[in-house]
Amino acid sequence: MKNLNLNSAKTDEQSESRILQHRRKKADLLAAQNIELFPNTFRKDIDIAGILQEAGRMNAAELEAEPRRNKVAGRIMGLRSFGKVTFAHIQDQSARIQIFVQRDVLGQYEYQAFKKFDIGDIIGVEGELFRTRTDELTIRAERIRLLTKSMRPLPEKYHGLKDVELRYRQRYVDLIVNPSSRQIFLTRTKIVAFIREFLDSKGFIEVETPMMQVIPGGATARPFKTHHNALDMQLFLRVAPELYLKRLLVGGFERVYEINRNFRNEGISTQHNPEFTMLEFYWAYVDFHDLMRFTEEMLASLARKIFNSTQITYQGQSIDLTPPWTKLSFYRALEKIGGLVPRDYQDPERARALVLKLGENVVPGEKLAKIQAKLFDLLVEPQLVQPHFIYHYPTDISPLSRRNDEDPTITDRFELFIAGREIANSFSELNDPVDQKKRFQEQVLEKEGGDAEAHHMDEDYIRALEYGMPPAAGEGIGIDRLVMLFTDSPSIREVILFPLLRPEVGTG
RNA sequence: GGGCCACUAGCUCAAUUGGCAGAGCAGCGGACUCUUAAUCCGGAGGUUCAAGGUUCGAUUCCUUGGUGGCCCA
Repeated sequence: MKNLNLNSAKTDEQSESRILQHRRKKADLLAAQNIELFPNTFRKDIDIAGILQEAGRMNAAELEAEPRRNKVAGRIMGLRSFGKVTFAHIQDQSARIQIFVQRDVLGQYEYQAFKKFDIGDIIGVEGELFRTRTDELTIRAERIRLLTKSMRPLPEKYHGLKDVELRYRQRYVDLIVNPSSRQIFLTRTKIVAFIREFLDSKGFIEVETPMMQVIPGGATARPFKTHHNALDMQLFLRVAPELYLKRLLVGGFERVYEINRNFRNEGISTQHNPEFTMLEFYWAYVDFHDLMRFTEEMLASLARKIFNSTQITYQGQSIDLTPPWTKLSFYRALEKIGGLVPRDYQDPERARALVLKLGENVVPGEKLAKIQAKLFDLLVEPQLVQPHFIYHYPTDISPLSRRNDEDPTITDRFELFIAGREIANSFSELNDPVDQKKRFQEQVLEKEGGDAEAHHMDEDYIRALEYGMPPAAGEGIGIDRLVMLFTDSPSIREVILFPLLRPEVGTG
């Protein structure tokens, strides 16, 4: 295994690194001088960003004329000692500021204690602002208090923590030392908050539906299995909330959404984490055309909120999110972007041969629509860098979508692609219980034929539809992929705080 | 599941053709009252991912395994 920092796992004191031993000794020494190592009685009166906002433009003379006394708290990120005087930077959630610590101001005893503090310790500082000779806004520390003793050294101050595995396993360290990582998760929070505000403002209500389901439905995917002891019952972690949200349409809620985790028992890649966050929303009395416009508005507004622009850059590619976006039917996209002629995808043998030629497998007995979807994934999807709505997917791969009124072999469904990736999946909802039952039965046949991803039969869902679900359209948007797009992140693990990893060897 | 790559001090990285395992930062001792990757002096720190093999000798070559990354399916 990699040389992870496993010393904490060893109870044997002698196996502890010298650095850790020394930190403990130092902590004991401070404690012996009646300095609390972990007090919780200090109260700050401002964030560091607040100080910068209030005094960031004041010059030395102004600060002197109008003294500003602050109490702040933060982690020591750097120390520069000159004997009787020390510069340090402390960092809180909002920002970083320099402090200037003088023995003559703090007093001999306090200063000696301060000199035992380490990079990584969390301290409280009280003092007035001034400008150093290099004009840096700085707190002249009059009182300093240890708030938390750090027992482990932080990574190198200049290069930070680069090892990808360590950054994911010890995200807490990554967040301390890598501002770019911190920024990604702050942006993620902003994005999710914006989406909630947006949907709330459009009259949607947020709901929570089961994560543990008896019948996993709503998406073609393999579920995780789990077990409830008291009920002695097999349960599945949900692969999608869809069928429950549509039950709520039956129940009379006309605009509902849920932002929450889905779980799919599939491979891990730069695009896939076994648990991921999905927005799903359902809207009665609109159709998939309405949702195209709605999606344009939502994501363009989001871009303006985050970037003040609808032009974004992802991995060196310029992407223009200014509506309206290109719209192409599924088959037209196979032709226009995939470079196929109708015969290539209409003739099953020809389509199958093409897929094989492109290096992808074909399962025996696979339906033509599935093969067409593979052709799409291989030939079209990677080229959809600018936002594209691809609509009218084959009915055979859209078991929950409403059939098109003119052509029952296709559905009123679209997917949104940006940067060569699927960002959203949306359709006018199938609310005919007879048709829905038929589609489930076809899925069950496929499942029996060995397709582990096919849907289960959900009798209660059929029953719900029999009560009557209003005509509606619904949509799912992968939040992680959206965050990747808006934070220019190449891997989904960069936008998930704690991505799934195998356990470390040597730790519980 | 397959291919390629990586794993060396707490962190970031070196180590010639197989020939004494090193540096910077952090940490430790000392000097230093405006630095900001502070500076200067001194010393300390290693299961080179693990196990096995080849060899007089392995961080280096081989095998197996582990973890991670990228690509493919």
